[in-house]
Amino acid sequence: MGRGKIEIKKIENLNSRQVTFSKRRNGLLKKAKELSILCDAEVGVIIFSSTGKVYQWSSTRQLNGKELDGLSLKQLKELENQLCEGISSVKQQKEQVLLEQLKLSRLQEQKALLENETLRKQVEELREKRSSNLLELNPLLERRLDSPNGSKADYHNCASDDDNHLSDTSLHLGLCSGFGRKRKAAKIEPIMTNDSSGSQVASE
Amino acid sequence: MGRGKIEIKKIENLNSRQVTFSKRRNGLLKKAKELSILCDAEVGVIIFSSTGKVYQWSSTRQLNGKELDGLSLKQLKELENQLCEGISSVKQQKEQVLLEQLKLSRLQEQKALLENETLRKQVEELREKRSSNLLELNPLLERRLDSPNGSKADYHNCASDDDNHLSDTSLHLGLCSGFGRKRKAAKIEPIMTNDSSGSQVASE
DNA sequence: AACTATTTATAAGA
DNA sequence: TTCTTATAAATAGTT
Repeated sequence: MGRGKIEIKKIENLNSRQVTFSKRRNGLLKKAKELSILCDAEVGVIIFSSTGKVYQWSSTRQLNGKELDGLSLKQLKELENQLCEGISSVKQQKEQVLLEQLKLSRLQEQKALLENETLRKQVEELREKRSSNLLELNPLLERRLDSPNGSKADYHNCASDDDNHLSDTSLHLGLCSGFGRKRKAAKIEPIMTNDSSGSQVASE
Repeated sequence: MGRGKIEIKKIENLNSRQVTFSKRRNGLLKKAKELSILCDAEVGVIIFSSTGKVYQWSSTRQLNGKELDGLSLKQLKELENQLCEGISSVKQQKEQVLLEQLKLSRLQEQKALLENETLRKQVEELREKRSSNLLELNPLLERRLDSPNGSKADYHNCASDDDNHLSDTSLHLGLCSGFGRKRKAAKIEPIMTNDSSGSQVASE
């Protein structure tokens, strides 16, 4: 649409190219505005000249936000990525801390349980010694010492009557279920820290 | 540029508006392409019709991703929000699980410690009873039973030399004394930090 | 969707 | 740059 028809390919002459850029840029923006008005559409146009200048227009306030001014798309993407990585690493660290604490706590629990067993064994041994010693010395005492419930009896007595305290079943079980019993103890291992969190963008 | 001049304002007739939208939309995109080629510029155009459809074109590969095709901005925003919420809730739940397990583990540690105290008391009582019983029956045994350290002696012997209690040593104690072997380690519910996060979008 | 009269955009020149 | 203007291109209204 001019004095002559032109082929659509890069204009080699710099001056011509700049002139044409200026004219057609304005033409494009004008058309964009008309389209948005006539047809009630939202339209956005962004143009980077070969010299690096940016021209943009959009029919919505959102895309015109000043926050975009002066920031290239690349800069914004980098910013976004940095923020995402930051969040992600903080979350990972939080999880790491929790896992460490859990591991430690389980280890201590394990130690306490082992100590428990040692002590129980001791109690048993002492009882056995006591009864055998006494029997050795005075066989007549047998009945008195060997109560039906054996060791449990004493234990319960020396403990409190209402042992509700640290809650429920598992405590009762531990106390009631004699020593040798195959109690289950804690397994420390299976803490696995897998984490594939973090999104990325655009999602991230 | 048509049979008559028109005023630039919203076309009220729906049909006319849609026809004009189609024609001018194509015209705008064509102009954008021509500008980018002729003038070696990067150009991006995005158009949302009033019915929500999106049409876009850009001279760079990045903005042309097919992922946008056919999705309105609203749909994309919703999608993004859903994904973000999903990730967030998964992460929260993961944290919740960890915290629960930590709480449980600490509780059990407490129980074990409490039980330890009870057992120690028992050991001591038994020892006292034993010595007093034996002394009653045979005062000559006194020296043998009353070691300088009292009841702790046995404990120490079966344990290690340095007594740092609940730390490594106590673990050794348990193991040295032999019963630990019978224990079938108890399993305190595995930690499952199952997380299928991985984000997806733009982030993040 | 095609047609076409008309308006608009713009290439080339100044 | 900006203005001018001949001409190409786009498109409004019609079919």
